[in-house]
Amino acid sequence: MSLQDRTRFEPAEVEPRIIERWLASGLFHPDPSDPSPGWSIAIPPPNVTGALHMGHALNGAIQDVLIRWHRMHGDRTKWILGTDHAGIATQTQVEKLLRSEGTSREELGREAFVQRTWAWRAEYGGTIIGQLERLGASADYESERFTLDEGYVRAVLEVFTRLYDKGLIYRDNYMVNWDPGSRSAISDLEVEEREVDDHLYSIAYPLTDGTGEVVVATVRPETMLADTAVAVHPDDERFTHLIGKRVRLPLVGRELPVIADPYVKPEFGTGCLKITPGHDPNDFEIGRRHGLPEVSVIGEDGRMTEAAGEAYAGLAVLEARERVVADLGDAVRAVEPYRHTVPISHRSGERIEPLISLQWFMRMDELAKPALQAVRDGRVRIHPESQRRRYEAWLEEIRPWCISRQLWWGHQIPVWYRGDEVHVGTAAPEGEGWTQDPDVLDTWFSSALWPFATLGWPDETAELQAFYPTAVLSTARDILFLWVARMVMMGLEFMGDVPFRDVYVHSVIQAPDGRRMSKSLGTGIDPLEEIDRHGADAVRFGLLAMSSTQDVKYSAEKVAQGQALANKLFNASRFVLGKVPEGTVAAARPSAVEDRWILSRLQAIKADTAARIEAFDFSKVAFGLYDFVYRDLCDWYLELIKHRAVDDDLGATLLHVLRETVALAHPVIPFVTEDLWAHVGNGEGDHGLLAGARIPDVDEALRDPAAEAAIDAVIGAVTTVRGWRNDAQVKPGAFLQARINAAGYEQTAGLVARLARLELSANGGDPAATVAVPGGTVEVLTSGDFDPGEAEQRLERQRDGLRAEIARAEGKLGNQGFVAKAPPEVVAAERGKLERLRAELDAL
RNA sequence: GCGCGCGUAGCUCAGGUGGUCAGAGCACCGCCCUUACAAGGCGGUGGCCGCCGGUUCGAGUCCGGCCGCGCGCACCA
Repeated sequence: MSLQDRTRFEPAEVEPRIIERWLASGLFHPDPSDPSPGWSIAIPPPNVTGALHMGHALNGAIQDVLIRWHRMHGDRTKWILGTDHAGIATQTQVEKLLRSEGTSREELGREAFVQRTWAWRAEYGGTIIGQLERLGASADYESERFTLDEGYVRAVLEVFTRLYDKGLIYRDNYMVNWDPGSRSAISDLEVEEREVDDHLYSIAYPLTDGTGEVVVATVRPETMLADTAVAVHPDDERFTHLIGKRVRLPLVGRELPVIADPYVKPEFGTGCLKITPGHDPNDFEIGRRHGLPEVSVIGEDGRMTEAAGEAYAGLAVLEARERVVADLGDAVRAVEPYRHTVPISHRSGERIEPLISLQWFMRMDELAKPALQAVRDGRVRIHPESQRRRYEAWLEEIRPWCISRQLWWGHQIPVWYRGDEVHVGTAAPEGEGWTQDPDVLDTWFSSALWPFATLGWPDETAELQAFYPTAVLSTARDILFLWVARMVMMGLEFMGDVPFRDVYVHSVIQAPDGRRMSKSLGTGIDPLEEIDRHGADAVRFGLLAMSSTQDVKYSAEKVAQGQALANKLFNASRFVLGKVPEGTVAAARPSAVEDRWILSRLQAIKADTAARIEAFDFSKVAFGLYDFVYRDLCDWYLELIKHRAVDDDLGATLLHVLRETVALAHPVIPFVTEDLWAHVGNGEGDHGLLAGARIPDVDEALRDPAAEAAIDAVIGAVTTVRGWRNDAQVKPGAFLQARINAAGYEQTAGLVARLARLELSANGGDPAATVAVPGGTVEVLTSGDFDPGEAEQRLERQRDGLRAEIARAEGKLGNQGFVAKAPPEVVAAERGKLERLRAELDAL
């Protein structure tokens, strides 16, 4: 269908064709063997299990704007694409599937389970990539990576081995966050504190010497079975006499020492703290300080172990709690309601069970220092500022990272055991009888290598040379520590350079009512449905327009504005192409003041857009384009030239302005602009595609302040006269005789007349009405075509406004303090303003 | 508990270094199917700039204190 037959832009019809052309062009896939410098972004790899959500869509739009902008400025761009194996999430998903089939991972065995998971990934794992295509993301689909692909695994094993050799990775029995849901240890960053209503129990432990008892307070009575001491504050005079005595642990019978430790808060609870090194992180620390035994009574399945004693073994923790409280009888001295926070697994949603267990850890202090320095000295810039402070604060107090996970899906830890022998290496050791450590690495361990492992490291590839470091990392703030900080550490350690120059932390998109967007709350909005409804351009524009340094609510309005913009630009193009003769060559050849004006405005929007992209101010990028297209281009320029005969100069200029506008808007709304490029692009760009064409630089020679002033006056005058006509109830179509009695319209009187529907006259008679316009007045000469009463009322309102402003200015200048203390130029400006206002009032 | 941010028209938000800063978009109201677009055009209504004090000739704009909302960090049993 020809352009002139399409009265509106139909995204659903156009988008699939355009995606096809882009992908076929190879534009998104720079030659991997070319080592010349490039400009790259590594996508935060979405989970293979995932479907595109609003966060992905926003981040996709942001990254694509950056990538397209740079591609259209001649950079060799690569948007590194791939997915994350997402250990826990994927394993959980596949286990669920197995359960529905009546089997389990245990039944299948490790090898078969992992195979099954690969098969699952092959079937379902690619959906999100296809969804990114629909968004218009110009990523390198031809070299998609996966954190478990062959090359990536090599990188992970290499890093583990080197860090082990450096002494940064070690194995230890230590307290970890045990997630009973995924049956694995998880890191501190995967734990969320949630407030719950609980009970605080006071329990009496009798002194062994029969002189009394010690009452301790706890929210977890069942852990008393693993108590190995009671602690009081060393300076708490109520209890100093108890220090060194012993108590008998009820139900168990074990004797416990009463120790002194400053951790105990005398004012809290009873002032006496039961110490359970096996099941509480603080007690664990205290226990290690005092050399206390570590007793475990809760197992990895979340049930009481044999060590809890016959009466409790096998019970779930909550059952055990009830039983213990019942069995304690009178020893429970008080039960009060108590609200506090408990640790919840971010992965499974279950309550964390702190347990002592043998895990692999990574020392972070040595790697953290350079990562902190890189941000402090600006080699990595984090935007916005508030996020930089968060990053620094976290790195300053970094703790060891538990990197082993008791899962099957992931990078199995490259450590083998045979008796007391240990082998650490990228390959299994020679000889018989070795068994590999069953655990896998935390998913974030592999993600931390993303910016260089995806480019071929540890080999020295041309891609590494060309695209490392990447330019920008755009991401959500919840993975600033989990991922971003660790990439900086690993990049510095293994590449000797930061992994990216800028980190942009984007908004979180909330539901329209301000709640979190989530499936379980039913508050989620599916970006793909929005694309179906409004088009990818609209969704991209809307998300960019919403984005901010703060969290934002999803705004259907802004998506609608994006859709309107695409349609507006489409129709403006139809109009221009309908006027410009076949064969016209686009060029800036202004022949009238409005031509010089639009060319000058075009330079301004190009410069503004560049500055806003540099500053990651995507909202202003989007709205700046919107305003330019609507106001400058359509409302004014096209209206101003509508009745001009299209000579060669005007045709060339029109086409030039349209082409540059279409190109400039492409990074934000790539589909409609690519569609239009087929008609205005004149075959320019790789494969004739706008995605492969250039956005022309700002042409300073076309900046024209005089033309801008002249047309600003036209806009002011036309708007005012239209307002007057509206109030005076002039027939919309009527042309009124009038004369312009104002300076600055020498070249533009005709334009004002046409757009305000005036018939300029040299008639010297008295005006029937006067309208104040910039630089003077317009005097309407014909009476009878309007309501003089309404007209006079409007005039009076204008006079009132002027009088009020004059009064304000006079008041200010009459204020001795102002005249004496304000800077002279401010006072002078105020005087000038007053004179101007008085002149305007006189004219009316 | 500590830290950070926010509270400006009905809604979503702009408003470096204090002096046309009271704005935009959408919504709303009125008028127009003017041959690019009615998913359009033109015009208009609308705001103790959260509250209370302070600094200043002058404060959405700086300072202090409240109130409300959000986020981050945190080992109080």
